[in-house]
Amino acid sequence: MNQITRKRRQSHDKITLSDVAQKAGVSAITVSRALRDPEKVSPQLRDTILSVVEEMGYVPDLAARALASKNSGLVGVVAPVLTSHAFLAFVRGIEDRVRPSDLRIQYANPGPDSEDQLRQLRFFLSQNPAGLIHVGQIADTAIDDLLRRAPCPVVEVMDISREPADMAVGIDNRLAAETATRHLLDKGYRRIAMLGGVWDFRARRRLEGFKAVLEAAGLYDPALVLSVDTTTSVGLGCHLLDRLKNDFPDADAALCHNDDIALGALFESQRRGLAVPQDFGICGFNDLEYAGFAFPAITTVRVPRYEIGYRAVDLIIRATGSASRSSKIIDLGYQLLERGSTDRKG
Amino acid sequence: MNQITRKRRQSHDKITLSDVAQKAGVSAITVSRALRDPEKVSPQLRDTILSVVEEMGYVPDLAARALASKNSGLVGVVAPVLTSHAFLAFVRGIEDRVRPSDLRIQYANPGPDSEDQLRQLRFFLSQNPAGLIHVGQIADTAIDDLLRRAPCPVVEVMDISREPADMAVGIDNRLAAETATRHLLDKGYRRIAMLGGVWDFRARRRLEGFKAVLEAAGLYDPALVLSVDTTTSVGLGCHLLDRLKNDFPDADAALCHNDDIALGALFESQRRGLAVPQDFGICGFNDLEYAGFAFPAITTVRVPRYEIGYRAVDLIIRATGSASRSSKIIDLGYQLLERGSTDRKG
DNA sequence: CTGTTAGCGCTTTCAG
DNA sequence: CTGAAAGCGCTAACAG
Repeated sequence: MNQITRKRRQSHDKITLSDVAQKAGVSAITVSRALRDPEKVSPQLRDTILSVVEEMGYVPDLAARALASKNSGLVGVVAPVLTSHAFLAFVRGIEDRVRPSDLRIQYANPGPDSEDQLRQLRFFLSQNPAGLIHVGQIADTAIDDLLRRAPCPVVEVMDISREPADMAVGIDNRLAAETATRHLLDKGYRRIAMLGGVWDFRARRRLEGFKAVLEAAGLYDPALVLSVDTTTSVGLGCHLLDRLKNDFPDADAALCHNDDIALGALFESQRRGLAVPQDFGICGFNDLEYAGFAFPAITTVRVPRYEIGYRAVDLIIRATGSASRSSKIIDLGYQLLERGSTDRKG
Repeated sequence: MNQITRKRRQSHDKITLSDVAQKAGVSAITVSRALRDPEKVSPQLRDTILSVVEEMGYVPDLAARALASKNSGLVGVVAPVLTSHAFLAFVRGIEDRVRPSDLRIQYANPGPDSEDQLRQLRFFLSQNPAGLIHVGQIADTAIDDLLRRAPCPVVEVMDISREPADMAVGIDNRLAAETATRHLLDKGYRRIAMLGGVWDFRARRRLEGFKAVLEAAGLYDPALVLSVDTTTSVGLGCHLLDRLKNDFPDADAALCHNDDIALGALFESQRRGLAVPQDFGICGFNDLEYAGFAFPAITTVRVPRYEIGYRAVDLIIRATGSASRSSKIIDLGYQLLERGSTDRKG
């Protein structure tokens, strides 16, 4: 169709700053300034330059910029299972805080093994990042080392009980689990199970809280802690509830590692004709969007994920420049949302 | 604590290739080769070099590498609402195909407005990407232009009815909706509603299919097409079902834009004491993990999201090098999964 | 198999 | 407010 367009693209060597400069009759550095620091260029020149930029379709080369300025403006987010429902709000918080800044965010989604996490971290570190946000367990000392040596602010998010390499923002999962467990006790449940998936760091903290409260009440039974080493899912929730009720027909409630498990447990209860909350109480974790709309609505622990994302970026922005590490830990708190799935007379 | 460590980090100018080279007693380029093309360096030198690299904690600078080689190895994925449940499988497919290659993936998560999508696309283009994967409607001609001019392979994913800027892989959403609608008719439902959220491109295609089938059957009623211009969610599904049954008590089934809406519709039906599937049939879209575990299980259209991700990367890898654009369109097909939520005698 | 030379596209000095 | 020179860290292309 359009010969000219096609030809231009084929023969088209990349348009550079000096191409633009030449055409605009100025030097390269002036174009550079007009683009990044318009104030420092006289209005008329600026206009000329910007229109030439537009006309030629000039696209700055971030690699060259990063190399010359030693500043990539990139904030890397490493989140295993980034695509879990739980991360929607987290990502929104991040984006909202980044938008008005001149940083840019990029996500990496490593598998659950620490090898892959290391790879992804190295990729980011290879890009002179302005900051790093890490979600995850950090079981591996190699990861810990890498974060500790990172030449940029690092924020570990979600759980705050670990001593962070640099900064951390999140909640205390142990405390949250204690609160939830106490709630189940208050509602009169006595044979309370814990249903979970992979025992990562957060899960372990939650189990600790669960155990502490039940032990204090003389009601802890390790046999009621069920989990399978896979990603959590609604299907897993079904499966675990099934196993629980088959092996322990007297179990009367479950604290679930997250809302997916809780939803699965709810569905499976319905399938079994088990009345929730009368015969069986269910408490989740996270307050995913659907929890409040389920029938009955699912009691859960709200984790301020939006704010965690927002604050994480905020910390990075504030830490930029100051060479020293601050060891800041920010506890954003949690909130037990009592809803239908545990609503019976204590 | 450790004075040495602290001091080293403070005074530490970035370790470069030539630092390593010097310490290993070779030239920079040899180190470079030892790292990227170990075969081209004698085994003994290679070992020395690699151990020096390890010892000094050398981290290559991707910006410099990209600048010098004009090859960033970066594949950018632009996905509005990356963090929808629906993308989990898609991302897994991408990652699985990328892992054995020497490419690396990075995700950007623009807001729904095309302005933000443009920004994110430009960011990637500024990095000389090896490829671009774009999920989304491309309502905007500016986006279309950008993709068309992109100096790298571009794959548009999910829907294949648009003429792609370069390549596309996905399914035909119109056809899929037709199949689903026909299924509802087969099951004897007659007052069938369509429940949706934002009317993006995919949604419009689905509506077309829905409408075509019902019109052919003489059963199309535009009043039964309900939607609200927000992100879809379970809560929205509840809301829409509520509105539907209030305004049209005789409505007896709903084709939902996705499984979140369907799940909300299911919960709301339960709350209203409406028996699914006897009194009301529900069909979703996507086959999210929970759909098969709900009670009753939700009939839905399976979209091969894992494979879409996998193939998208595959197309980029294959297209790399060949300068010309191929206009490849790959239809991966869909599958109607008939389950409990529509399972009644026709 | 190893090294030399040059330069990627941009920005940082430092001058005017 | 504008420009000239130098170089960021790495790799292509050619030699040896």
